[in-house]
Amino acid sequence: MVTAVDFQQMLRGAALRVTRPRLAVLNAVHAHPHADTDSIIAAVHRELPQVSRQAVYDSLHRLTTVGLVRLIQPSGSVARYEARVGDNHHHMVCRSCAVITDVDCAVGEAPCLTAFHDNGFSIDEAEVTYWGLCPDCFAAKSS
Amino acid sequence: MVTAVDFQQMLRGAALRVTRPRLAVLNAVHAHPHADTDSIIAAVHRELPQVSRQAVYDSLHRLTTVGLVRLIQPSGSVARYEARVGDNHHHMVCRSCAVITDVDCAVGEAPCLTAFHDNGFSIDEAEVTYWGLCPDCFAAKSS
DNA sequence: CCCGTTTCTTGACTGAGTCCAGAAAGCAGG
DNA sequence: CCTGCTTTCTGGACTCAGTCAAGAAACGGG
Repeated sequence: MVTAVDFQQMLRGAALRVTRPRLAVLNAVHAHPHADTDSIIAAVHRELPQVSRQAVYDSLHRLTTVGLVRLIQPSGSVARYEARVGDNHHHMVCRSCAVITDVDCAVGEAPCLTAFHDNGFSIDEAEVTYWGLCPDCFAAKSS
Repeated sequence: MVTAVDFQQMLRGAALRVTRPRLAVLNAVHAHPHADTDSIIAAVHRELPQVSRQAVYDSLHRLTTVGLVRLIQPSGSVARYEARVGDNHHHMVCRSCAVITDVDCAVGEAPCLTAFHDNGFSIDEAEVTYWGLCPDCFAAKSS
C-alpha cells in the first residue's frame, strides 16, 4: 500500500513541489490504473472539488516527464495513465470493450527490451500492444 | 509500381465502388507512406482540387476497415496511414523529429505474431513500436 | 440508359487538449 | 515563524482533429 507520505517523497525525489493537487493526482493514478484524464479529474474532484482541470493536465504532464507515472495511448483511445513504471510491462487491449490489462513481457527480457541499432536508429524502448478480445467479450461473442 | 488499374481492382475486390476520390486517396497513401490526414488531403487536392475533407476521412476509414490501408497512431501523433498491409511489420518512431520508419519483425515470426491465450485474452495481433532517435537526430545530438 | 443505393459536399458541431495572464501557494533563508 | 522569490494553480478563451447530418451527385447492375 502506498501512502500519502510515499507520494510526498516521490515528488521531492523528483524535485517537484509537494502540492495538494499533485498528491491527489498521484493517488488517483495509483487507485485507477489505465484511467483516462476525465476519470482522473473526477477522482481528484472527489478529494479536492475545487482543483481545476488544467492543474490535473499539468500535473499529469509533469509526473509523466519525471517518470512517476506513465502515459499510454493505444490507437483510438484518449490518453490514459498508470503508476507501474520502470518495469518492462506491456498491455493487452480488448477490441470490443477497450479494457486494458497489464502483461509482463511474455518472452522474458529478450526481444522486446533489447536496445539495438538498426537502420541507424538508436532505439531505447520497444512498446508492445496486444490486440484481441478480453475474456468477457470473447465469451459473449462465442455464445 | 502500382497503377490506377490496380487501385480499381483493389476497390472492386473489396466490394467498394470505384470513385475518383477513393482512387486519389489510395494513390496518395501509396505515394506518401506514414502521412497524416492533412498531408493526404493536400496530396488528393493536387490531383482533384474539389474533393472535400470529409470524403478523404470517409475514404480512409473505409479503406482501413476493408484492409487496403493501415492506420497507425503512435502515442502523441495524429492518425497516419500506410499502404503496406498484410505483412507483419512494425515501426520505429523518432522521439525528436517524429519520423516513422518501417521495421520488419526483428525476431522472425516467433514472438510478435503468435496468437496466444493469456489471462483469458484471445490475442489476434501484437503491435510493436520502437522508440528512439533517427540517424539524423542521433548525429545532431552527439555533435 | 435508368433507377436504387452508395458516396460526396457543405457546414455546423464535439471534445480532448493547449495557451495565457493574473492569483495563490510552496519552500528556502534569515 | 516571517519574507520574498519561484513555481504552480485558476479561469476562461481558444485550437485542431475528427464527427454528424441532410441533401446532392455519382456509381453500376439490370
